[in-house]
Amino acid sequence: MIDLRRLRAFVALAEEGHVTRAAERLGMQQPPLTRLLQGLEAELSVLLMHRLPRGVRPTEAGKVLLDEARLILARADGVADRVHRAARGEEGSLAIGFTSSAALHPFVPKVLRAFRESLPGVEVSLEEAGTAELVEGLVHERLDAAFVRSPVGRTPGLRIDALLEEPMLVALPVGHRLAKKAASRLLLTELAMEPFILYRRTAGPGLYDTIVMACREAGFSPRVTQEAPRLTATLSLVAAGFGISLVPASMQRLGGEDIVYRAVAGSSKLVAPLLLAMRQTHPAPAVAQLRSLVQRMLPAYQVSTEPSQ
Amino acid sequence: MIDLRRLRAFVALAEEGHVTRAAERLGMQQPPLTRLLQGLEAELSVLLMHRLPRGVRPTEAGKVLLDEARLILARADGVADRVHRAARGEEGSLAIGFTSSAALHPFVPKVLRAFRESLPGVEVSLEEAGTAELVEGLVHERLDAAFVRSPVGRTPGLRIDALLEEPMLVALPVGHRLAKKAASRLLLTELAMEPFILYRRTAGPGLYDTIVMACREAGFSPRVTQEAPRLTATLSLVAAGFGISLVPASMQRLGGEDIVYRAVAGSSKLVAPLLLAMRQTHPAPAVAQLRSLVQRMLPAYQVSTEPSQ
DNA sequence: CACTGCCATACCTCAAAAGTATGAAATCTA
DNA sequence: TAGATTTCATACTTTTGAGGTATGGCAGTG
Repeated sequence: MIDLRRLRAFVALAEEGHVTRAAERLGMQQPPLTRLLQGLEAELSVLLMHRLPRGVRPTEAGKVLLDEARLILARADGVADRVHRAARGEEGSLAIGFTSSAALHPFVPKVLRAFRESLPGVEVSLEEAGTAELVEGLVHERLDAAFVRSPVGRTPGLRIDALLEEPMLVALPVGHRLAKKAASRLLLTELAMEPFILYRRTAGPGLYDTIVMACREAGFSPRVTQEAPRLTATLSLVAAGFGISLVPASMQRLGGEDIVYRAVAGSSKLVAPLLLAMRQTHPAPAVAQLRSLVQRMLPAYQVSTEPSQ
Repeated sequence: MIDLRRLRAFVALAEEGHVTRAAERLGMQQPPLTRLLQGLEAELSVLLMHRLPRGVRPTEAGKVLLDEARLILARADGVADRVHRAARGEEGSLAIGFTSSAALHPFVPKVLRAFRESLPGVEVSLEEAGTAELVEGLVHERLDAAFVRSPVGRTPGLRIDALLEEPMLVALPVGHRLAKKAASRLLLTELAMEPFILYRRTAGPGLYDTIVMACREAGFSPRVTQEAPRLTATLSLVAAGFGISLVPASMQRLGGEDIVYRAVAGSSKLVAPLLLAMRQTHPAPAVAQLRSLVQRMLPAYQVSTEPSQ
């Protein structure tokens, strides 16, 4: 079977046109090199070098072998580099998931764009799904990292980075009695009698619980009249006047003219986190790159948005 | 240094996901295969396989190595084939030369076209030059084969195939006294007093000598008044009325309305051969293909052209 | 015609790759 | 939960083959 050592030797031989000199260049003696050439020729049953009085010259077959050998050797010499790059997460693939609510947070697309730009060698694939499905994807190695909002009830084997926290806002239909003084803060207790619209608990346990617990702390149990499958659907229902909701501040972009958002006073626990979840075992190396990129981008992002919060 | 044996083993390992099974497939025992993997990892200082309870799985770095390895191995496995093809002359390169007069013989372009079509893997390069230059090119390995017309005075180290012979015709300017009865044959002695235009002797000794000797045999020495560097130039001079010439029959295509060609009677030696010259030592394998193609095409060509000669 | 330069051959040495035997860890099963 | 099974890792031995040294043989060269 052909091997790289002999290809290397053959290239030297062809380039030097001289067995003795080629042997010197290869750091070996002339006789083994002669035998090596003979071995190649015997194996291919083809004459590869014309033996001339003052050296050797490749035959046509030898020239073809020379071409092939150069090609293969160049590729082989690049292997170590590519593997190292992959191990550093600069090459390879990365499957990133996110919930629909995380996707609406401007930090997420910002990070994704920066990642693609700084590590073009990594093939990024994206998947939008519910939190439960994302967690399952991480565990089963279908995903490498996921942006989520809920605290993801202690799934073993997952590592969670808390990235940002943003306040939650009350979403009210235009014309609602509480929607008048939009600039001032609202007390949570003012919502005690209101019909709540929340996204379904099974899709992601986190935010639902946060809201319910904050209400309990304020002294009432929220009356949940509707459950929507997604955050966007929640807002559609609010806009249609079916009730009110509590949503992360970054949702303000949605809703247009039909929804009024008001800040909540008093309940400091009513915040929606943005989290990055990943596997603890067998993490893809590119995940480390993603983490480090996120950590580098966080300070700038916090400074730029704090004044407006 | 990386080598193909280990790449092959790694591919088997990754494909089986199982050291023991991969070892079996490779026809070896499990321990050396384990060590081989450890060796690769140590050399690249990178973890290539996650060790799972029931087997192994490539890491990201391992996946990249797997890709590269498959690519390199595919190439390496194709090497023997390509070399064999080159040795059979089905791949590689072939430099073919021809004199301007040989190029005018319709058989030559016919062969070249057929060659390119039947052996597309061979890169053919063409060179038109004088016979002397072609012979020099063959000897110095700048050319592999050449179509020539002259018997090429016994250059040592060259092998010559006689392909075809065609009669020579007298080329006369329109209106010449001998140009009247164009259909009938001319006796060579009728040309005894005519001014001859021949191509220069140094460019190719063959045809010049053939003509002069044929004239001597007919009882006169031709009066050479002009020498032209090329056959086409000869015909231009004939057309301009500077004299007459003797040219191979295939030249009839040239000269248009200004030249009349007449067959010669009596001198059976007045023929122009078409020859294929090649090196005797270190011939390019594709030359054998060219020769065999020519031999296969010759019978059909002779049959198709004999009636019109 | 002796000399020099090169490739080929014969024989020896040694390193490293493969084999054998066995251990250790973790899952699966009764 | 204990034992059986599976699977990778380690220790030690054997063997293959790559490389080294010495030398021969063949051609050009001064």
